[in-house]
Amino acid sequence: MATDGTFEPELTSAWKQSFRRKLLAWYKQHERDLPWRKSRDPYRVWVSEVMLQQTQVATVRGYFERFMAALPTVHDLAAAEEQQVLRLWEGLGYYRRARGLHAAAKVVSNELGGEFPTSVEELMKLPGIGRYTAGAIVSIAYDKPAPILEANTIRLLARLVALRDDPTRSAGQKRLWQVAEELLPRKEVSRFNQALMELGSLVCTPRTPKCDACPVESLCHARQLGIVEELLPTTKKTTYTDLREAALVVRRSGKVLIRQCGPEERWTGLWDFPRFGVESEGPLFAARELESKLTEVTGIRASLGPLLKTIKHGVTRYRITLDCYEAKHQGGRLKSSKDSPAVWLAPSDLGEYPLSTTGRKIAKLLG
DNA sequence: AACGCGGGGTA
DNA sequence: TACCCAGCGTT
Repeated sequence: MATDGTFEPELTSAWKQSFRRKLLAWYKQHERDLPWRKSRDPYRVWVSEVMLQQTQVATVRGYFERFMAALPTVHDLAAAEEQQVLRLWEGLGYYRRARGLHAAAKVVSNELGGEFPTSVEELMKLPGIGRYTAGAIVSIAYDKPAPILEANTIRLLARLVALRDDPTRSAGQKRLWQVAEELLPRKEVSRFNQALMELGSLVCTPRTPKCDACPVESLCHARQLGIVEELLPTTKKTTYTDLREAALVVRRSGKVLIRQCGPEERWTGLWDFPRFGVESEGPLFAARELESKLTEVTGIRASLGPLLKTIKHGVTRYRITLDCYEAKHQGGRLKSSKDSPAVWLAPSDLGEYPLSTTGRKIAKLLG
């Protein structure tokens, strides 16, 4: 019986054994050559898992290789400037991950002598490591029998046991963690967990899963019941909020002004051109408003010039229309502090700073 | 037990 | 645009 009382067949020992055998045999033939699979160094596993949080494999690949080349050990990461870490993360999104990774590296390097915790419980005390990432690290790096549950395995396991509950809600999640635990082999846990994700990713896909090519088709309860397509999780539609903002390219003798985003704003820790919400209607009023806000935030007085470009940018539930203006420096003394740094920079030096997505787009416009 | 995160890529 | 992604931290 499932937790909600609906019928859900028990997983017999023979069924589980058969599943493990078939899955591992399939993985032997279909394992992708991914850069984080070159070794089981826990540092590499950890970095890759954090990068892969809510981020697709294809996106992470290049970032991972560049990151490992620049910071090959946890000590290198711990000793690095946050600016460098963010620069390596630029474009990957969810930048809190990069700051958490950096903070956790300092703990491991300085307080744990470079030795990663080997238990799920201890790993979860580090910032940015939740139940999935902790389970992934101990199973993949140490072959310890810890279950994992993420996008691929949620889908795979939900179909495998024909889960009645919504797999995104807590009752369904609880059941799936239990299944993930129950299926674990005693040996080869590292390969087993990676094989689960690989199968979910390559065969048990969200739409039109390739059941004909699935090594465990004969064991799949959803397949037997003919309800594979019906088990798709219900997607809740997001309601977007439109925002209007403006960014200023303030020029002073060949240099431009950028500032670092603070903890209360989007792209915390990254740098950006001075950027403000626009409340006024009409370009004339907006000009006065922006000049005034620029002085308020940076201490710099400037006169608004022509519109450089309008950038449409979506981020989480916001849809931003960003007007980018040229602005000519008039005077004032730059306010720059530890809390709120700002610098004048030659456009050619913008590559050395981690910029927000829109900041990078503007930087490219400047040539 | 949900839900926001001030992401980003893709069909 | 909608949908998806090797989730986490917070309320």
